[in-house]
Amino acid sequence: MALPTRDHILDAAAHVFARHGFRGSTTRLIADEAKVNEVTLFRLFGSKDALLGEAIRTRVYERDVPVLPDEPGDPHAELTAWATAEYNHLLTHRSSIRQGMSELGERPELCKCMAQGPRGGYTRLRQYLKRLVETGHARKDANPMHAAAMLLGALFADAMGRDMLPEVLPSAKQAPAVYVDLALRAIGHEARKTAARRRPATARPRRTA
Amino acid sequence: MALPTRDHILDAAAHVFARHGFRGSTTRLIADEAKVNEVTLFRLFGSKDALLGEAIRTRVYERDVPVLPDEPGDPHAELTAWATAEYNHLLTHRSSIRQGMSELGERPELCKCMAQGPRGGYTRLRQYLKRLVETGHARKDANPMHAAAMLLGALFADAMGRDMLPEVLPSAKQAPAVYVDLALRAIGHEARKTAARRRPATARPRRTA
DNA sequence: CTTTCATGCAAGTATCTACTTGCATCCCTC
DNA sequence: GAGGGATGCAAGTAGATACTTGCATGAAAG
Repeated sequence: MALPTRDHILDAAAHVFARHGFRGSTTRLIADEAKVNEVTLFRLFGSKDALLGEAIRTRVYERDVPVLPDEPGDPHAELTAWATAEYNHLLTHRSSIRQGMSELGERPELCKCMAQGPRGGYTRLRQYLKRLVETGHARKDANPMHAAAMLLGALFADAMGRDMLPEVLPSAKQAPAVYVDLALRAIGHEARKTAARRRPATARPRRTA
Repeated sequence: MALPTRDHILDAAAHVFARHGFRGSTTRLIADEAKVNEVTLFRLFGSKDALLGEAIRTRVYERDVPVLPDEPGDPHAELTAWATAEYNHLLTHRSSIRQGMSELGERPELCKCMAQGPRGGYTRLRQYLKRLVETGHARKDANPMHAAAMLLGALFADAMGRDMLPEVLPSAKQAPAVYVDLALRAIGHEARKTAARRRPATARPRRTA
């Protein structure tokens, strides 16, 4: 009602996509969700493909990415803050991400767009862990690439699987801290006794281009 | 040609489902893939839903599940063997699993069926890690539930993400051993120097009911 | 007041999809 | 060789879906 135009329709399209996927997102469903006439979709966006493409791009994949310091200060707090931000994004968009992953074979162009987010997150994480190793805060023979893959993988799998298997996972609030703690132990960073009690540093988001 | 009947068609249906999902698996596509007439599908299975349901159940979710010993002997070898079997299953069926996950909202009955596999794997893994802690092979304060979630999550995310982000992951051959090693370190199990050189124990599969 | 522009609405088209029906054919068994 | 059961094939039905067209309406700008 408030915005009977593009933005309003894009929100509705993204919402319908998250629930029904590409094929299941009929123009009728999207129009109903946006409370506009079906014809309006075609007048504004031209085709269903164009509409959903723009919706997914702008509502899911163009996001604020959490950053990690170039030089580790308080690894436990910094990593937990970063992981929490990544995890919340994954949780928020888990439906859209699941739908997007299932379209890998049929829409490779969206796939490339999708891969950007995790790849960037992985790169920042690996870089940070590498510095941890280099500065003697972790075992010399620890492999930052492997540890980064495991931590990010755990966050990802947790967010994707929570709808199906909530009882086998840590509580959603704990999860990022739990996995960060395990990952730091895995690379030989000594656990800080009181780290869990500290207020975690907030990860300052930065807008992607 | 060899088997122009049920099994043959079920294989084709599962294959088409893995690529196109439920909605995208048209009866025409399945019939073409199986090289039978479309009408035959309906005569043998009644409906598209029944056909795909049986195909997914019998080709993906009823599988041999790898087991772990009740009492840990060589944790590194036993866990690596188990993780390798789980991982290979995830890799083999990654397309079907991705499709299935995207249908969570629309087909909850398949969702319940899907959750059985991971839940069982998680239970066995947690039990094994719990014994590791109890028998003093890991830190007393290590949390087997959290470690199990992280290890299984890393295996899952790796198998699902490899198509999109191969360059940020360990090689497929290394992956299970890498994550097992990190998980064991995370719970304070001292790394065995020569563990990687040993031939891993084969996990004996057991047929599910 | 009039022009303009976005939108709603009713209707229609072409294609696809699940599913059915009737009939011919083939192979196996008796 | 006759009968039966499974299959192929051609055709058709009913509904959904993406997308179009023509016209009415309503609000804002000149």
